[in-house]
Amino acid sequence: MKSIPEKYDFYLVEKHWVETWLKQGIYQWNPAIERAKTFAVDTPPPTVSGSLHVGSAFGYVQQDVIVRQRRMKGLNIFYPMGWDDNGLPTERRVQNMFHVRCNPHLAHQKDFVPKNNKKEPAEEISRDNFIELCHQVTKQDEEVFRSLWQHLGLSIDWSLEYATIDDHCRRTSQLSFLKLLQDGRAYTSFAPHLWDVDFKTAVSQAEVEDKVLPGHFHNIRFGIEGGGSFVIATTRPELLPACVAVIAHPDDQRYQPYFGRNAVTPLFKARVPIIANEKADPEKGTGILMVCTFGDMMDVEWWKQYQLPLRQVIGHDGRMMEVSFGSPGWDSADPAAAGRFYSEIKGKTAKQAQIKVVEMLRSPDGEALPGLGVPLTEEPKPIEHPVKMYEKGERPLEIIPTMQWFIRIMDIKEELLEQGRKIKWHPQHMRTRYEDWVKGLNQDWCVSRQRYFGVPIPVWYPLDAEGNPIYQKPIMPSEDQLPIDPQSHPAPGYEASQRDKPHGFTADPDVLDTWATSSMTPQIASHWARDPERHQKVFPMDIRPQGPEIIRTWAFYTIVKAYLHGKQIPWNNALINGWIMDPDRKKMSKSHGQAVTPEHLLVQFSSDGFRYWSAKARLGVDTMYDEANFANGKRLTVKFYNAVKFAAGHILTADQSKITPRAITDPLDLSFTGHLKQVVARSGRYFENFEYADALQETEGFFWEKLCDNYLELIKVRAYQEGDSAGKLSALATLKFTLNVMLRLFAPFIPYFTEEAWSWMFAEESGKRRSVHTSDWPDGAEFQDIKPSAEGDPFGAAMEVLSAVRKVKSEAKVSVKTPLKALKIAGSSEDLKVLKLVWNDLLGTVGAQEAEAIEGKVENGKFEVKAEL
RNA sequence: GGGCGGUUAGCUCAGUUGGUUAGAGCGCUGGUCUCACAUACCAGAGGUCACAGGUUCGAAUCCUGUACCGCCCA
Repeated sequence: MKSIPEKYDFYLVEKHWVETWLKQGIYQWNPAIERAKTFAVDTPPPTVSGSLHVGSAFGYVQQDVIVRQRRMKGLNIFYPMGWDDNGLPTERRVQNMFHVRCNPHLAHQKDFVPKNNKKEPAEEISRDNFIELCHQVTKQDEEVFRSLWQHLGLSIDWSLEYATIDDHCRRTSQLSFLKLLQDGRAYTSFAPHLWDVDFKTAVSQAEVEDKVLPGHFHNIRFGIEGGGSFVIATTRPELLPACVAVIAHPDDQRYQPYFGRNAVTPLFKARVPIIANEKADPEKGTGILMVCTFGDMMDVEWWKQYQLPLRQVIGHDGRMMEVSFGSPGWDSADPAAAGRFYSEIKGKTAKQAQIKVVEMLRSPDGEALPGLGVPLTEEPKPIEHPVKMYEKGERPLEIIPTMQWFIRIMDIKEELLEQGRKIKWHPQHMRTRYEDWVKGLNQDWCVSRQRYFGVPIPVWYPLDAEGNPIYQKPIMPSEDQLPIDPQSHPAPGYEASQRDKPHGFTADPDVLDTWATSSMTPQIASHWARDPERHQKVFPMDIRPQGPEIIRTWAFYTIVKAYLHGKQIPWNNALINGWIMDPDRKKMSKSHGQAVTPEHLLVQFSSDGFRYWSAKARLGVDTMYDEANFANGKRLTVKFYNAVKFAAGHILTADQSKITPRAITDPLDLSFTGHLKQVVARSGRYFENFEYADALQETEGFFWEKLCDNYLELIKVRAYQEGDSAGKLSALATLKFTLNVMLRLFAPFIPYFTEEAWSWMFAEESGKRRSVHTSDWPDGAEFQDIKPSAEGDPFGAAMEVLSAVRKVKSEAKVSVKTPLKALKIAGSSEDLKVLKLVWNDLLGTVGAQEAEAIEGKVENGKFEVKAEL
């Protein structure tokens, strides 16, 4: 038996066990064990883009608590950790850190070191050098995360670690893409699509956020061919050159006379049809609106429906493109004037162009038809309106026709809903979020991104005689070539020299959406792409813990992939954690800039303390960030330490063979262990439903109130006896048994303290399985050698009397140890009979030489206590 | 505008299928150095369960509506 230190130093203890657990490998998954006895976790791979905040650590602790309990239940735990380092966050971080920009046309430099001179413009570097820097940064970030996770005590099997950019993940992701391509699920389309002009990439529906921004309604007078005019209201006058039609509601009497005729736009004098369509809202603006290519998704719909011409004016960089009025598709009644006006805005950003267009509309020179006058009929009206933004972007999204890869999902919405119903969501109402998202889907999944750091789209295109790619005939690599970068390998059947030459080939320059890879996390971890047998051992996984904000992305896409690749669900349970709210009741997140990093909390309140706070929060329930609450966990471990110290002083000096569960014979002890048995039963039930917070509350309540404040006090009389009386042995046996159970009940929550205390008291006699974390989760069967309490609830009765006596002493303002001169306890004969079973313990504890039991009726509770001091 | 969740003590939260006097922790007040623990212990004060109706012998709990907060979507 180890000696127990005078003070509990959590810093040293936590440091010791982090190292020891890693050395002992107690968290290793055993691939030889069957699926039924395995518990697999689809761990969220954090984005390693710099600092992390309390919210992520909070969520990981909750998973770990569940995992640790399942491990103690004897399950073979599959608990991997991945790093999501694909995509934009990493690219941005590299750009800022090294002050560089990627220019894919530059050649790779060997042994490149960035100048990092912030006074000069950002240094342009090749794609390969840029990617190298990304790898460098993610490696460093992973280190920081790994050490924090370890300090938090996450019981991860680090041999299962992956990074979404590593070879295995790229291979898995590319294989998934190729299979979907072979199945006809993946397709290319040259079509108007949401585009971020700063990042110059397509984005998917899931990455779009509606943001309410200030804008203006501009009322602009259009002419009508053959005479007349009307006024449209628009928030985007800079799209006037892209106007291809005007539309009003068919019942709108104001415009009924004009349907079928042509309107003429101001400034550019384009003749556009006046169309009646029910989706135009007569209430909004002036009731008639202009259709542009493209202002919003409605424009796209009408553009397709009426087969309108394409007049693209906003380029990939968000600036007004070079266009030529009068050329085919660019109708104008006065091409020269149109060109003159357009030259004023060419090359400007949309915002700058808007200012200029409004200025031009203030002059009668711009009138659509002679005599109409100034086109801007009144001062622009300020409004607030929702604008589509890329979640990571700063400028509104544009809709620009580009060539993109899509995964067809619009045809399987029903099936996806059905899959969602097969999964158990915790809390249950989170399924509604998934269903609402699926029902609201209006586009296929755009999976191509015009970025550099990511999983390359693994295809090439043949080039025709003019050197134009034939997108309909993508060339695929063979499976054994994966992972592959088509930009550094020639297409199968071609020589490297034929790259980008007529009749040769060209590589797809894009990478996959980061979700296209992270939607495969269960298959990545299971080795779906290379080891079917192993895959079967862990898939579908048992739990997917994650945040609510990524139900529409990560959860959704993972369900999509699992369905498309095998008509399976990816996991049986989705565990959705709540938010951390800051003191202003706003959710805490990095993008809001008020996130707190967790490191200092671990130092100040201990890892166990942080875990305690995290585990107090139920799934799906938001939690206030309140440092006062971290202290509670720390207090729990200190209290526990003291209880163990007291118990150990008595237990470790005793003959262990005399304090087995069979030695528990005293009525108080039997009754008390009965209470403990209930805690074990309840806690186990809570855990079955992932209600770890309730299990903690149950265990903690018992520990503090019943064990420490009452039971320990009640047995002191017997525990301090000399010799080996049956009563003393029974008390010590109970103490030992109880602590053993309590340490295991608490082990998932406060793994450090419990492991340390276990090492003092139980590791040695536990033999091979020395760690509390590989010990058995407490079970009712352990109580089989302990007789149930003979009659009633003596322990509960003792607590009631004890409390009454304490009240008397407290009101008299005397010490609790003050002896009583007399004690009278009234109660029913039955209750008194129960109390008599623990009479001696009770009298000893309250400090009474003797007491009188009086049969009689009692108003409140079971007993009426009169104590004289 | 639609959906989901919430509103219980000064603060943070529990409250099982409707059932005695609605609970805990923190904070507050008063007390106790009691041989594990003053990072503790004992006692106490503190709530019209957001509001308005309804169902019921009985409602924090079920139903309807309203207000406010948060999140998601349009």
